[in-house]
Amino acid sequence: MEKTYNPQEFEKKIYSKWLEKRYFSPTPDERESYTIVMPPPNVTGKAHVGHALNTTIQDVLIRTKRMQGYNALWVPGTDHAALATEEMIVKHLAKQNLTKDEVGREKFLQIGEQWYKDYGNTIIDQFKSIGLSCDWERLAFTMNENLSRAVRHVFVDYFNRGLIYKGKRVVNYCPHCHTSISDNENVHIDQVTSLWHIRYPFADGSGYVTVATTRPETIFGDTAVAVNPNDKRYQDKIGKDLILPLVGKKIKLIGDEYCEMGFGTGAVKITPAHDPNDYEVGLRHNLDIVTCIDDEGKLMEIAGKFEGMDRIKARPEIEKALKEGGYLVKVEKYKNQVGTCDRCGSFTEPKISTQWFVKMNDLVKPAIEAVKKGEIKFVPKRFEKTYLNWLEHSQDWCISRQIWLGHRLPVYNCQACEHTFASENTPDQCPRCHNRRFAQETDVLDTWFSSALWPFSVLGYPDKTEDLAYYYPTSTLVTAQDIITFWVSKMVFSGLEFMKKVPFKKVVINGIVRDAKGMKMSKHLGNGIDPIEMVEKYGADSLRLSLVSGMSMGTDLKYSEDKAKEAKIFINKLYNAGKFVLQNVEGIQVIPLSKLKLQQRDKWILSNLDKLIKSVTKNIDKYSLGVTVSNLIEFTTSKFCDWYLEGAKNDLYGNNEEKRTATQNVLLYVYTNLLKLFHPFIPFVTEYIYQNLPVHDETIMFSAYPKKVEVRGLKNDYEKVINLVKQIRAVRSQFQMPDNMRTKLHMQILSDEKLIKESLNDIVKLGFGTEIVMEAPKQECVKVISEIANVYIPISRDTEKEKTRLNKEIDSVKFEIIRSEKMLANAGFISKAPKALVDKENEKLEKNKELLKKLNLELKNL
RNA sequence: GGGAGUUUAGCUCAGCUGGGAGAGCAUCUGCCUUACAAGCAGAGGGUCAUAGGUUCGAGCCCUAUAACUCCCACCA
Repeated sequence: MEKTYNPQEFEKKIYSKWLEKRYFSPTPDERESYTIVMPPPNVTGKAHVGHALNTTIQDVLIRTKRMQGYNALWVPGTDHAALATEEMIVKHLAKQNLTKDEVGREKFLQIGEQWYKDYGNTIIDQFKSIGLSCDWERLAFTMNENLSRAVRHVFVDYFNRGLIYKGKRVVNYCPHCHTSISDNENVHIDQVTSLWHIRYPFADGSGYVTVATTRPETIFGDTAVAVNPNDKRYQDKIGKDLILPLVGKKIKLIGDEYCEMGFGTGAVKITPAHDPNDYEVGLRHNLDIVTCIDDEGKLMEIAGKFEGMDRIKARPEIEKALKEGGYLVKVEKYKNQVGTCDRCGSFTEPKISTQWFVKMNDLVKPAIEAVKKGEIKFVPKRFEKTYLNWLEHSQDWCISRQIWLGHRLPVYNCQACEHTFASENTPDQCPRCHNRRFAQETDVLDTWFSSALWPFSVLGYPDKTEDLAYYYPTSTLVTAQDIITFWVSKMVFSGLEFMKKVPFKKVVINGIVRDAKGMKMSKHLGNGIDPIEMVEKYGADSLRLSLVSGMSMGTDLKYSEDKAKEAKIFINKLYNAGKFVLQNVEGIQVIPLSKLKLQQRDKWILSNLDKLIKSVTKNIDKYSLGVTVSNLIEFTTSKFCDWYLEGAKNDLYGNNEEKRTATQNVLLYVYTNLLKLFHPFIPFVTEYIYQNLPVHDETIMFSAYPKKVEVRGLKNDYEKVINLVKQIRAVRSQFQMPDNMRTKLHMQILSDEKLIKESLNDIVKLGFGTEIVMEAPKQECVKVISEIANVYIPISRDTEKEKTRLNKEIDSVKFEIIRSEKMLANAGFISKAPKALVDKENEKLEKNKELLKKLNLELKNL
């Protein structure tokens, strides 16, 4: 082993070795399977800390299960993210003064394919540098031929069952990206805008109705004004004609419950083509649908002199015109939310258009049931609500996008008989009239349509592969909460629909990684931390450990570079402990623990290791990785390094052969198990050290995960020795004795004689002593009173200081006594609390009373 | 508008089906002790957001309040 911990020296080498040995690539066998499919990142993206956290969690789970003997498969993959990529390519083309249309669809798709090839490996390489043990041989990509076939297969199935239909709807449309987008991609942001109050005069000259609107530019598409039928102000006027300002045509005043009496003026203009609610109102009242904003977001011919202006920029002009015409009553400041495109940030436009939809009603029901019945469990449980709430209120899913990249709808229109049909493979004739001329739909599918199939498409669906039979359903899905609704839910109903089984049994939700101040990391703010930079500076293990420690599922975590630094400091300690172990087990004769003569110190560390193994196993099963890590770290530093290792030096350097052999074996045993428990979290350094151990398998990755310590009669008694030493140290410190000033320790044993006698060397070494003398001292001393012994430390006396110390101790003991007495005096406690607890309390009281006596006596003798 | 989360030491957070308030970092003191000065030993520091309630007993369970955060949503 190298003298200092230098992760850069070995991480890459170890990873290559793992790959070369194909450790990550299992094949179906007789063992039980444990499967995870990785939430696919955008293929052209770069890894951010969120990815690092999400994948590290998965890697911890996979590595643990692999060591526990499962056939553990983790399938990685990427998503084609059509909208984002298309946007990037369009920008790229623009630099060469080219537009999409100039390039043409076919050429554009070729560019896209090349783009995916050129930029598609960055994130994979980054993931590798984090040490992820996913099976790269099974790497999937949503645009791969087999996954695309799965998409077409599913589409055709839905289509033929009538679950996919074409319809008119008001959808969110991005005038910048030129496509409809789903509700999820339509991000509402707060804005301060104006509320325009506009008069619509009655055609018969009998006054006017004032409407309030945030969108005066849609006035050209108005085909009615609505009031609430119960509104006394307007009741008698419903049905009359109004003159539409700036346009001059007649529109009706209608009554509809949609209009709330309390809001604004109680009257609302109805623009069916540009507002989903208005569209519904329009349907109810058979209103005309007048489109006044085009796909570019520009006003159309009907807007007269405003034609060609951007809808938002036209507002002041329209306001001016309204004012001039005497229509404008007032303009108020107003706060509301407005939809923006998730990708480009432009304001989206509700737009009436023809789109393709999936009927959700029947699909959703089993997906709701699966969670309600507990076939799928969320961790933390509360996210079930998010899931259920969304599914229970879900509307039909708009799956068509008006872009070029992505899976083109496998729908064809026969040019002879106008029959519309879907086909998994390019058809050669119309199934109805056998004509050979038809046109394929030009729209492509929503990216989520392919991701919905992820858990089974990556395993070979629609073919009936061995992988699919063995590894599906997957075990655990680890993802973030923001995609529960549009990804998790869709995978569930797709899985149930096409595989007849839930796609995963557990959905584990990791939190969002924020910056040190708690702000979301974003490119825009420039507060992001590049995980790869952390890998380069501190090593992958440090990055991983820093992300997982203190983590609690579903809770956001604040992250800063300091955490990676801290993690490295800890790993350095583990590394150094490893060096110590190796130096001291050279030439070891390995003997099973049960055949060794164990000392109290050994029994103590082994019993603590046993506890650790149990708590780690339990907590990983509960996905409480943060707790697991703190347990592991706590054991390593404050149990193993601070006490066991320091005490063990006595026997390792001593000349008692039997004791040395036992200590060496325990040391190696505990440390080896510790490495194994740590391996899923910090795979590289553990593998590196493991390979240097005198006894080891080919790789730690497949070494047996610790189950328990196989020794009978393990005891914790050594804890009493530790407490005694702690007291000695505290007293020395209070009397300002520097650690390099060692003294004789005079001892008077009170109990546990065997334990103490066995531990004398440890007490001397750890208690800064030179030797222990079993007799009362003749010189001045300070007395340490512990449960098992009195220890006299030769320190020149300082009565005042000693008084202070004793009084402080007495105070705290008194406090405890009062507490116990109070509890025991409480009839309710005696009768209702568990008996063990009452007994324990009694015992404590007795012990403390005894101690108080001693302390008081001591004080008196000062 | 609906739903959810958070609130514990100066900072970041743990805290088990309710049974004596914890860790790391930071601060202060002492130590280069042969794995580690990226270290070791010791110390200080908390009305567990507020107010009620249940209980023999509440950081934990219930109710209300406040502050912050997130998700969902078609009030012009």
